[in-house]
Amino acid sequence: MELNDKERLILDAAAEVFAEKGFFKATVSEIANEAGVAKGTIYFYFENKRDLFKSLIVSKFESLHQRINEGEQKGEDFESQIKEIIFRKLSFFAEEEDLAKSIIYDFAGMDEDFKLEMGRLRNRHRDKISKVIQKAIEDGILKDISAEDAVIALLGIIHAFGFENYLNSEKKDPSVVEVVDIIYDLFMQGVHNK
Amino acid sequence: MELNDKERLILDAAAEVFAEKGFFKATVSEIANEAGVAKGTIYFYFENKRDLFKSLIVSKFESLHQRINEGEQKGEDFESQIKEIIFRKLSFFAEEEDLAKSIIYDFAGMDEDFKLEMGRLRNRHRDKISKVIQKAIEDGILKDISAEDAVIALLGIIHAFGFENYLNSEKKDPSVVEVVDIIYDLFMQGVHNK
Amino acid sequence: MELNDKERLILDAAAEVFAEKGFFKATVSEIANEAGVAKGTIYFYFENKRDLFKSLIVSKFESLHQRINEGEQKGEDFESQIKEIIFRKLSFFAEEEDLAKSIIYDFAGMDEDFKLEMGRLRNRHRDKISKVIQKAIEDGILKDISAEDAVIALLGIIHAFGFENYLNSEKKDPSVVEVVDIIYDLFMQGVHNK
Amino acid sequence: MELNDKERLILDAAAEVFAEKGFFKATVSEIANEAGVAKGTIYFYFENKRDLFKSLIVSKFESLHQRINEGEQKGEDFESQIKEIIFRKLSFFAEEEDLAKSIIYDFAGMDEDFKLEMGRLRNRHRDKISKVIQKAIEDGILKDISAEDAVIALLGIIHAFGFENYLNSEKKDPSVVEVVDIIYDLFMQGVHNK
DNA sequence: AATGAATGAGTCTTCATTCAT
DNA sequence: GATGAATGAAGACTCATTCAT
Repeated sequence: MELNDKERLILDAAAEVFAEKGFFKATVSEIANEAGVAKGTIYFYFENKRDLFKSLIVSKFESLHQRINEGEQKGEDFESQIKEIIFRKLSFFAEEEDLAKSIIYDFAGMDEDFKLEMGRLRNRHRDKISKVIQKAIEDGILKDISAEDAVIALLGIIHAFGFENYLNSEKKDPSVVEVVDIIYDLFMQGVHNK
Repeated sequence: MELNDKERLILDAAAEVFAEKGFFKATVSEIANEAGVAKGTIYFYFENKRDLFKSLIVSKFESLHQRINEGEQKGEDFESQIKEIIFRKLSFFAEEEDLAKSIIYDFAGMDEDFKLEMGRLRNRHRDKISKVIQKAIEDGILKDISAEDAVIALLGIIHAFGFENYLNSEKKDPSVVEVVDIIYDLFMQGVHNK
Repeated sequence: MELNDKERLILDAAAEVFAEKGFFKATVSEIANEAGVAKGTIYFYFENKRDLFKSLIVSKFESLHQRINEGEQKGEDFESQIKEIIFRKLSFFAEEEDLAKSIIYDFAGMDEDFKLEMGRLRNRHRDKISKVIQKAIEDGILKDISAEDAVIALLGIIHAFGFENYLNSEKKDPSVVEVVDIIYDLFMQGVHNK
Repeated sequence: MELNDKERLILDAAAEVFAEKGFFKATVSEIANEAGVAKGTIYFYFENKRDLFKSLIVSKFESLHQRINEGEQKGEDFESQIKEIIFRKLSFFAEEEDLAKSIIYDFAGMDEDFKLEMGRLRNRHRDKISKVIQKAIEDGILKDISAEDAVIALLGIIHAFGFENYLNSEKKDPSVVEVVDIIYDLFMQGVHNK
């Protein structure tokens, strides 16, 4: 999916506006304004507002995947691999804060097609992590549990920490790296005092 | 906050419609229809659409709190207390599936006031669980970690499992009780193979 | 199909605007203006612009039918019956000039549904006249020809004269009654010099 | 008015699209597509959409005139001359069905200039036939009636039969030649049973 | 001559909200 | 208290037309 300059320009503006206002409150006019193009230009590159939103999400997902892929190659052992994933997802959330929320949860009111498409992206994302977990289970590093469940839990924890900044933005101080360790420990060891 | 019959009637209709359509796609007309009252009547009991949505969420949060409070009294030890919380939250999600998502994440495009109010409700909810965790830490049941972080992780896991049904509704079979155990174990012991 | 006052008001305004501008050039705003109501009001009474146009046409057709029915009762013999029909159609054209054209030919660009509906109205109209002709054939007043063809010819002549005013409106002088006789004679006797 | 290849190409595409969609629903883009040229090219050869439509109609009228002229030379006596006219007009309708309607009646919403121009074309067409009729009157073949009126009637009948196919396309079976005879007889002898 | 990306005025349509009854 | 007709601001989307290349 090659994006030319104008498309990139519009998508960047869309990211900003959708992040600030959410899909329904965002207006195509405002996005056009932000991008410095005419309204009609947006409709030259995208079918409609919904298609623009979808394209945006797809592109963000792709950039997230790419980050994770890069991390995968870096880390050899399980710990560094998982920590890379956590780190890169958190960084992504940190950079895209509001948009990330839209990407993950802002589907209320969208049509079924859209939800299915999102489900697909989501699953692709999950499968990637699932494989890392599965291998660790086979290697005896992790307990013999459902890899699916482990992924759900891991992503749940990551998202929860990732979204923390959102609603009570007081304690943005802990560095991403610190949070990575916290998450990794919680995920691996749990909270029980053995 | 006393609710008379008409208010209850409207709120129930609103729950249904908002759950199905989300805040922005839902129309006041449809809610009025669903409730069997005239549009104007809604404006007699609620200031506007946003206020209706807020009232709905507040009322749902209250019902969730109540459930959790009831559970608290039942379980004496930490395990049963936490499991009660997990169970009741999952049940809540199961019953209110779509609405729950709106309640937790559908804030994109809402005004700042609304978000703050939601933040407050959320914190109240968190504090309740936080206390249980804090006590367990003091009692030496849990490691000496940040209770805040533990709560974030626990809620993250619960939400992640609670929302599972949403996007891929194939495996609705595992009973809530089973999932409660899975979550409890993941939260307590983590996934590491010791 | 009972029409309340507001509907009537809007339909009258629509008649004026559609007649002047045609379906595509007419704007809902202008119709609303003309009717002295807000744009939204139109959408309260009619589904959309197309529905408004259709309703208008149906109502005009009905008024035409009613005129013709009244005429039917007046004239007993064939000649007066046909002349009544011609007279009433011509009067209708005279009064509704531009609109009549829309009603009969302005279907380019309309959806198939619309065209079918119009075809139905048209046929109903034709059948009425067809019966008069058929009876006259059986009574030996008219030659033993296809009643269908006779109706096509008769309507063709009437419309041709009815629309005359449209493009070259110079000679509006001949009274409708005179034209009725001209049409009747052309239809009955043809132009051949026997 | 010489037409080069590109103009011809565009005009043919325009004929197709205008016939299918009508003036307002047809888009310049679609015509360009159909013609296999870029949108801009159309504006090199035609001033604007309206001018393109006008050019199309003029060209069609010219082709109709040419047909009729050819017929004129073939038929020597009145009967064959009129029948040729009827035949050629019907053939034209048969070939250009939808477009013919646009050509004759799709003027709603067009500007005054356009209507005048069309009126001129129409009159030129009429005058041609008018002369044939006028001569027949002088020769005593036809009654001593207004040639104008006779032309109106004749064209009305032809159009009515020509458009028949349009709305109820069931009985397309009668050959054009048969219909020519029917029309000629109706026009000449009328329907009265003498 | 030809292209097609870019424009932006113009329209339909929706829907939260009001208020006279 | 309840109604629902009426409002009008707001927004998505279309498409004829232009012009730099």
